[in-house]
Amino acid sequence: MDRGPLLEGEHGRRPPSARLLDVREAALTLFAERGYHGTTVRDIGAALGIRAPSLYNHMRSKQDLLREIMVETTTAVWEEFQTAVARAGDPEQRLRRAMHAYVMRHTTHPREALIVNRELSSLEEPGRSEVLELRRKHERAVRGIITDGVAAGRFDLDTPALGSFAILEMAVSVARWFRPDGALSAEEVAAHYADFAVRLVRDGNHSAAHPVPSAAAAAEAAQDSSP
Amino acid sequence: MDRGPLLEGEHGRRPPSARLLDVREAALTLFAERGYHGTTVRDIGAALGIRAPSLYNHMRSKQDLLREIMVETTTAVWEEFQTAVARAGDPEQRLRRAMHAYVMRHTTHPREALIVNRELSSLEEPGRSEVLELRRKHERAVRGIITDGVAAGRFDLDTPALGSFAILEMAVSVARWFRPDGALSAEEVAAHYADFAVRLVRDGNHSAAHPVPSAAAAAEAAQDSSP
DNA sequence: CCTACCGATCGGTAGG
DNA sequence: CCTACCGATCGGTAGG
Repeated sequence: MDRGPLLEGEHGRRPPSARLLDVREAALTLFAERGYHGTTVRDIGAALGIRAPSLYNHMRSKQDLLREIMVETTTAVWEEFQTAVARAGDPEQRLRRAMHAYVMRHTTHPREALIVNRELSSLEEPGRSEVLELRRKHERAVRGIITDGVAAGRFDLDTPALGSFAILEMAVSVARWFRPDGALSAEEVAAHYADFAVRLVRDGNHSAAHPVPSAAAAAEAAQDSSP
Repeated sequence: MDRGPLLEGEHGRRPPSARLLDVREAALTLFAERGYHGTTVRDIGAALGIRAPSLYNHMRSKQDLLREIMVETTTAVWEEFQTAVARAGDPEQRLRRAMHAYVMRHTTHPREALIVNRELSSLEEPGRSEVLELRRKHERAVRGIITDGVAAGRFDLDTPALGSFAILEMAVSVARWFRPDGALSAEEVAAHYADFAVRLVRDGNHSAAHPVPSAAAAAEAAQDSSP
């Protein structure tokens, strides 16, 4: 399974030419901003100061660019998850590390993340199934951590599936607003979200042990979700 | 501000013809599935069994359909929020009701929600600014609930902005998977997510008060978010 | 890397 | 509601 360090190019296959990396970079920005169908091959060329037909000296098709972005990103997410939880201990630590890694990916690769989450319908087979299968693996693995935690009595959650969906989607949202020059660093944001994930799955019935002005009011409010 | 019940058509303006409602319905499904730029006017016609030019007897343009969907949906979200928190009491109850309403919207109108969240870049001005302003109002209002709760000592959160982003995005994700014939009803899902929101903002430092096999391990794990 | 160009398809209009 | 059709633009190829 271990393919070793990816020394030649960041994508683990034959090293792409420097110019292809430029093309991917431009496509990444445009697909994220305008969507795949909202971006034309001429737009990508214009971003690089060249004509559209010249792009075909470096790439095979517009669809190929999308497939590479989506498959490589989803593969990286899955590998980063496995690395993150590899030597982790109890469910809380595993969940915290998994969330930290996932949020870090979204702060460091926001364009890729937005594309993966928006352009699934634009991706043709068999790439689409490949991406879906990797996403499913990731979601199931996160759900497994939650299920383990519940079984061990460390987490308290009626619906592990809902919890894993909510946790993963929280992280995805980071790609929408995170800026490297913002108030919080990527590490800080990742740490906060890892905390959010743990809060979400841990015991929710602790208001009695927590000093609130009126425990009765809190208990009443807890019944009030169906007005 | 109260415009009264919307007796004539569900959109609060001049009642759209029955056929225009059909066109909107078809566009809603297609825009949600394939994206705005991935849907052609011919596709919308085909879904209704008619030719593309016939659509223009009912609508003004494809862009008009998108604008109506996005503006009306975002307006409804804002109005539902205001109704939900109108007579609510403490911050926890307000947050719970706000989240419940927001999740209900996403279970009952998943296509609209997906479009609002994916097609902002496809929407032309001035509709785009209108939608953004309504979203901003909603986010600020939810953040205000969290800030109030923190100020009142009922919530414990270093970063109310991150909390409101995470909470809102959690709800949005429901539109991706919810099915009316699934295991959980819309009300049940909304109640669970309202609980997730409250868990996320309440005191996170309660592990010592919770029976875990090893409190030391949990404390160590809590430090472990930056490996 | 370019110009020239391809067939296909786009949103939309004319005129019944 | 239709057919016929518009100019514009699409992704991509030919051939330097």
